[in-house]
Amino acid sequence: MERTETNRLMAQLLFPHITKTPEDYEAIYPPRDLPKGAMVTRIAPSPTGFMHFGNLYGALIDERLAHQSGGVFYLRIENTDAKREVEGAVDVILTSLNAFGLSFDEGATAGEDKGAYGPYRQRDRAEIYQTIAKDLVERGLAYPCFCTEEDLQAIHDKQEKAGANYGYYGEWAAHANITVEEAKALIDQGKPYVVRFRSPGKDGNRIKYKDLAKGEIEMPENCNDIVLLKSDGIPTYHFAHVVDDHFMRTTHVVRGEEWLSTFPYHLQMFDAIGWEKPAYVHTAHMLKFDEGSKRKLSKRKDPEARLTYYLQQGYPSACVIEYLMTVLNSNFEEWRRKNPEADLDEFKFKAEKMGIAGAVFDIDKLNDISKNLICKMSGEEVYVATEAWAKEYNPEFHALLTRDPAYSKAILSIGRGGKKPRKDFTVWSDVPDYMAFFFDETFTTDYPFPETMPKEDILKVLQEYPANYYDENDDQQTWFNKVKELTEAMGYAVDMKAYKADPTAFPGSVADISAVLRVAVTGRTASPDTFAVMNILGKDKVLARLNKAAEEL
RNA sequence: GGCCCGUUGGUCAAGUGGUUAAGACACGGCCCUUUCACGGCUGUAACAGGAGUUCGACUCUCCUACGGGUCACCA
Repeated sequence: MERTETNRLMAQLLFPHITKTPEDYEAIYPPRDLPKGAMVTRIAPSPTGFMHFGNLYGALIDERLAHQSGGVFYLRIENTDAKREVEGAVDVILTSLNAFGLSFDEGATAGEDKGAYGPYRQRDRAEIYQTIAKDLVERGLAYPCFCTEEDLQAIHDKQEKAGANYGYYGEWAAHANITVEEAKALIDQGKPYVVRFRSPGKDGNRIKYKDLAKGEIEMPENCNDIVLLKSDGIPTYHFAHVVDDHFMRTTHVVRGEEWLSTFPYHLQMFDAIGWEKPAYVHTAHMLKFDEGSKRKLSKRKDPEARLTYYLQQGYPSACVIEYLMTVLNSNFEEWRRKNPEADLDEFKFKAEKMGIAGAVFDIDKLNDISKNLICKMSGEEVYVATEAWAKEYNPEFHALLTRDPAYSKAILSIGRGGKKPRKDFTVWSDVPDYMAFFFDETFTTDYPFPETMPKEDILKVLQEYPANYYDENDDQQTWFNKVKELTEAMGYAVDMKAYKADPTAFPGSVADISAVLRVAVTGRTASPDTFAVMNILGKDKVLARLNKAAEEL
């Protein structure tokens, strides 16, 4: 195909308002001046106001690739479909990714776009696409198509009957040979039209491409004259992708494997236009178990598909990233075990190492990572993170938590810092329950005392202990020694081994006596170390609670 | 239905022709222990099925089954 006079007339007819040429844009968006090996990546979400877990998954790959190579990671908004656009969606994208520690070097922001390769919203780039489309028409590589929805449906039906492949190609391409005069007549009648690509593909040809994640893939060459510009002059995804990633000088396109089937379009367009192709990374989907089989994580059915879910639950953002890294690069876990404190930047992420099959989302694993991450934090850090979470998602608890910060911090410091840190919570939303008995407002008095103990013994402990043993100044050892003294005085077993060897020899053991104290003070059978709890509650509260328990017995 | 991608224990996975087929999570047992949590030790458990290539196949080829994706003027 070449720039015949007819083609030129057609281009002029279709795009009378376009004055720039592709070369102009080549000059406006020159190749980036980056060190060798630097990757330019992007995420290009639709502004639907919803951020899927998969968005973060892809974004993390992009971000790692760009930032560990000294490249650029940018945000482009794919708003070519006006129907799906939601107000404020860009802000949602930015804040949710920020919450997980990902930030962009350039692209769309809540305000003005930032960067020299913009605009970064596709609707604002209409002229660029049209310039390229015009050039393609001039070169005979594109043409207008006036088919209506009904026309296309009719073609589809005929193809179905004839057993032919669906699509707009070859003999089925009704307007492939439309003349300038015909086109002009239809335009004058006010008929809407799209601009289609004239595919150079041949039936039966096969193409090969090496995808960075999937490896070698082979498929039939595209023969479809796909739509470049919709009737409103805005490009389809396919055309926008090719034009944008060329002019924005993207080096690596990371996207979900749902794009594999239209991949031949893209490759063909790059070749036909004469542009260098980026490298591609087609990622497998996150799956979910549903009634015995695996399926894609669904935003309608699965709460964990939403990015906001993790924020609401109160997962530390770093743990979600850690989890994703373990899914993305299987050698990450091993590396992490060897370098528990190292910054993520020190891990060498490789697109080639990514799993090719879809991974089932494993919430147990996420939880484990989260627990292990939280248990390394100090009481102070836990307090800060919990406070931030509660402020947003649990105002009632937030009020309690911040009423006396020193008190709350002391509670959250129990059992931390040692070699065997407690792992009481996996998410910040576990904290309110964990702390509940420290506040009178949320202290509950079901008192699950040991069932094997007679009431009078329980009462005796509740009265004897504060009267004759309790001293708020005791250290841990003295404290426990006194519990043992009381145990002995009541004829219960102090030596657990002896008790276990012959439980019938005693009415009970030191475990029972301890349990009574714990239940009275905390209202539950499971709690952190009772000594620590008493220390934090303070003498007055401890005495009051022992007293209250005795009264309610 | 056409086309494409995939299939190692319950889950995530290492593994690239010769391995006792790692490890992590989950689950079970034992130990530690004043509860809980932690920790230590330990156990159950896998190459979807069938042909072929080969001295030898989890690894290569083909077929089947199953799962996923896609067939728009949506992305």
